[in-house]
Amino acid sequence: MDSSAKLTRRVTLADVAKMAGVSKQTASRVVNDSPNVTDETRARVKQCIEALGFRPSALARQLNTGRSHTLGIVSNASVGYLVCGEAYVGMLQQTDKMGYALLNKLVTDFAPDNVTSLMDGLIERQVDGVIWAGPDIGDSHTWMDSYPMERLPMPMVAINTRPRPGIDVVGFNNFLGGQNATRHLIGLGRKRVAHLSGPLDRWVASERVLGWRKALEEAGLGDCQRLFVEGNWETSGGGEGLRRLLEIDPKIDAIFVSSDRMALGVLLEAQRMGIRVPEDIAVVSIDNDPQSAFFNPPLTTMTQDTPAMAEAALCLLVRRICERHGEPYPALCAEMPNTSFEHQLIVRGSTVAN
Amino acid sequence: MDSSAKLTRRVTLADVAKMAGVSKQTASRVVNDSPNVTDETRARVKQCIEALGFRPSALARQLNTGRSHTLGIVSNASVGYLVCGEAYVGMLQQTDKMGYALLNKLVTDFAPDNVTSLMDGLIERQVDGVIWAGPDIGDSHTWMDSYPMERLPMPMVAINTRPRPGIDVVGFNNFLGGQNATRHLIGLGRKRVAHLSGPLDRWVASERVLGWRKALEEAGLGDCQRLFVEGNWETSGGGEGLRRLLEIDPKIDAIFVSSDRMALGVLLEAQRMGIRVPEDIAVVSIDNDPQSAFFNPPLTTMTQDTPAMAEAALCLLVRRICERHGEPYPALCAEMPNTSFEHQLIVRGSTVAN
DNA sequence: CTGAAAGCGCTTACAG
DNA sequence: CTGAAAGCGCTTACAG
Repeated sequence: MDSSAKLTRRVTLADVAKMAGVSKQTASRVVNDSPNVTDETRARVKQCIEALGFRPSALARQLNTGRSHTLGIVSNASVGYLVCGEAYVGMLQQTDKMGYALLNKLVTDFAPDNVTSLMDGLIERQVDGVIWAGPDIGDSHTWMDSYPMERLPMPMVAINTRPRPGIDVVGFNNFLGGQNATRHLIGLGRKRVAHLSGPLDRWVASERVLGWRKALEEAGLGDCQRLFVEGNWETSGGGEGLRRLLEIDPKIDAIFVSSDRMALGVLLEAQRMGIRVPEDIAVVSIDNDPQSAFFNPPLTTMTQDTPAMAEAALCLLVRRICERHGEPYPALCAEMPNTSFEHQLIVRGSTVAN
Repeated sequence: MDSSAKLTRRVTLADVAKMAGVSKQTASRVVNDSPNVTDETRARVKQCIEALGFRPSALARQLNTGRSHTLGIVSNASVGYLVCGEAYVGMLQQTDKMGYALLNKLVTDFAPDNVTSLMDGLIERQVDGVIWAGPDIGDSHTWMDSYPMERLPMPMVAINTRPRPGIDVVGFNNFLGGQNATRHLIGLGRKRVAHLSGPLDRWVASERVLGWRKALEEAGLGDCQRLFVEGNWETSGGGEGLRRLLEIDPKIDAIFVSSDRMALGVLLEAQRMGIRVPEDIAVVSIDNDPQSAFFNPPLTTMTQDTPAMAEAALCLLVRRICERHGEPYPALCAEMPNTSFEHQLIVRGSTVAN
């Protein structure tokens, strides 16, 4: 073996310049497609770039320009959450189109010290902006109240969190989602409309509960509020949830379930107990998982266009970044995006027999 | 508004040094915890760091050291695939522990030009290593044969791909997975063991087919090979798959299905057709999705420890990186990881009535 | 249209 | 134990 075993030295702009017989300047101009270079010179330099296999160092450029063209995204570990779905994929694609890369960080512990060191990591790497997609659980977001946001050297957009002054938030209107799901049941003539919720310390879950209550009140069914059980998002919680709801009132005729997975548990338990869906009990849920159309019966559910929401968050973030740097908005972000998204009802066999 | 509207200038090491009355050198030593600094000096510098809110620029450091402590991960957009699950989360956590950040890139188009520009993007950002988690579909990996790997300035580890000389691969033994799933059915005394596969251009799917065939031959059931239908991974393909298999032979008594989602389709269609599972037809599948334990009947399936696999890939990559740079392995990667993982059978009601 | 200089924020040798 | 110099690979003014 010869000395090629040693790390090959990186090809630099200086190498290109030397080979082409021009200054680094001019070489740089060609790399960056700036004008003021003879066609002839440009061609020659381009050849050298090709021949040497030159690839500009993003690091060096970043150090000069102060822009890393990298975005940080902070999410949590719960599988099935944003980062694990099409929303994340959509965001990646969009990010790529706009010339940014995406740096992923996990947040599990929301203690201020921990969050601070997490943010420090992003600051050190000089990301141009941050998307905060940690779930709003209990006091998981109180750090935002004490964190010195004004000292944050880059803009931040939060996803699906309780609104907070001074922070950009993009997300779904879960209150309305819960309200509309419940209205659907009421519109079918159901009179005892129960709710199997997600964990109540989740902001998303608690908003849906409020929406359910609101819809009940609108319809003069306020006494249904006792028909409530807190679930765990999971299939395993569905069967138990159904049984507990029936203990509260055996004559329940409809349930709004806060996740498709729990709804699957409800459907299976109902089958076991000989309860007919939707004749005896109508079931509507939220998520529209791919499998849900194939449940028995197919599940009526509220779908959320998470990719659109993710794209909106990204767009807003890039706009904030441009504002900080006094740059014009890129074409893809020309318009201020929608920041509040609505769920769409998909009616299937679990509420309307066919 | 005063001039604070302007971007606050970054606090630099020079600021710290000046305030502490030392050289940048010494300040740097304190930041990097290197010895050869008086306790007194160290304390003073640390105070200044705190007071100024100094955070070292990872960029500048990277430019000097040639190490970005960033890893690239290339994956595809298919939801449900590696990047969308606990494997990715596990990898993120592990990555973080070892002091690396993870840069995520999407690959959709496997044309050589496209792959090259994708790799260029990673090279420009000077990632220390790459995990290639694009799916092995058709000729999606032939670029590896023509790409000048020796010129790649960083090591690469591929996940779940067909073995290729000169490339590190970590993944599951899908041949064995298919074989063991089928052996389970045969061990239950089934004689007409069919297979509903994934798309055949997927390496993973085709390996499972081979495993199924092998198990049939072992048991002298070679004539079952005609009991085969190609599926699409999805729930929608399950029902159709079952019907087509029954057209081939109405007396099928067992099916090895290549995904839990398709298996759900099979179960529902069987129910509709009045076929009892497992009495008439036993069903085993691969994936162990969280919902599958709650299907009716609960699904017998092969689980794969993707987090362990992902961690192994990461560990191997970091070792390769250290080798390139002549560094010792970090403690977390002291041992050469396993590179071939096996599925584990989880027996439930769809093969064994309880 | 082209180039020499200074600088981005840090680190790596090398002196003291 | 501490520091002055040179350099990582590029870019941004400023001259010509």
